[in-house]
Amino acid sequence: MTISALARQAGLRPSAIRYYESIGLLSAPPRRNGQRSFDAQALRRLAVIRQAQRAGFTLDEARVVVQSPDALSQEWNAIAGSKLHQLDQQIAELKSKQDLIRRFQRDCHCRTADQCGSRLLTLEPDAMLDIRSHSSDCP
Amino acid sequence: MTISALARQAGLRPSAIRYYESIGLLSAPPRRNGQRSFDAQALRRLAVIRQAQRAGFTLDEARVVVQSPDALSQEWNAIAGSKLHQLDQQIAELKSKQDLIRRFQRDCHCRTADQCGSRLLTLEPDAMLDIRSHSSDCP
DNA sequence: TTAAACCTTCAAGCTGGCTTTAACGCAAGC
DNA sequence: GCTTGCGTTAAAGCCAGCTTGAAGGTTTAA
Repeated sequence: MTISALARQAGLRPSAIRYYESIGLLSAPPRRNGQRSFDAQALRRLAVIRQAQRAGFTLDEARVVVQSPDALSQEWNAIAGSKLHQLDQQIAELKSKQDLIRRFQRDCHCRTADQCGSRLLTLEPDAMLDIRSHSSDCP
Repeated sequence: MTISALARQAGLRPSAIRYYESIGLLSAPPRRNGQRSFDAQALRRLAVIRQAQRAGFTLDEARVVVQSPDALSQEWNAIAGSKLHQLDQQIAELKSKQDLIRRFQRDCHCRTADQCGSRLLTLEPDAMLDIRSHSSDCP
């Protein structure tokens, strides 16, 4: 299988596959006339890599996943657990951004950004995260 | 106020402030002996920029926010609404990643990544997103 | 007088996951 | 023999939001 055939089946571009090889995510395949010749196992590895990406793993983490001999291994469980935790944190961050916007929409009545900035500066650094103390001051 | 004094009060580095100026987020202040001389308004703008960043706006979007004459303006409301929506989408993405990991932990019993890849490949492209049809096949 | 401590500019570097470009080779078909 | 269409490499480019570095200027203090 040539690199473009593999890429087509995997839904990638050849350059992506060369990149995976360059970072050691895919082992270097044998060559025929200087060209890479892939087997079906490469396609399976790409499927696992794609699934890992969909689950939020970086390619660095995916390297551990594809090299992990056992989906039930402690190593895999550990990396999955920490990824779940990391995703939790990211979700919490995004939600707090939403909260901030909603509180602004609801409570801030500043007529200029400058006025808003001036209110923000009267707050403690920590309190700056809490727009409520700001908005109660707003005209 | 020199650039480092402003930076200290804003909790930034001087280089960040120069960068903001370079992208037109902060207007160029007057110079004294060739050095930037900031007033209190610059600090207020930085406070607004920081708040916008905390709310998930890019610096490009923050430019609109700080230049918006009115926190109640239609423009601000529109950008806030679309940002809320965008954050919703990002949260949904992260949750689906978590779901994928949890279903893997619960249901996948493959002994090698290769075996896992082979299962994944038996699925339709769309179905690859649904690990349940995969895991039911797992040994 | 000279060193410390600021300031300036422009350019390049960083992260991750690739893509694009340039310059080239090799094989098949006409 | 020439074009077409694949493959190869290394290096640079992309996104955002800065930081870092090089090379220099000015002011102040010992």
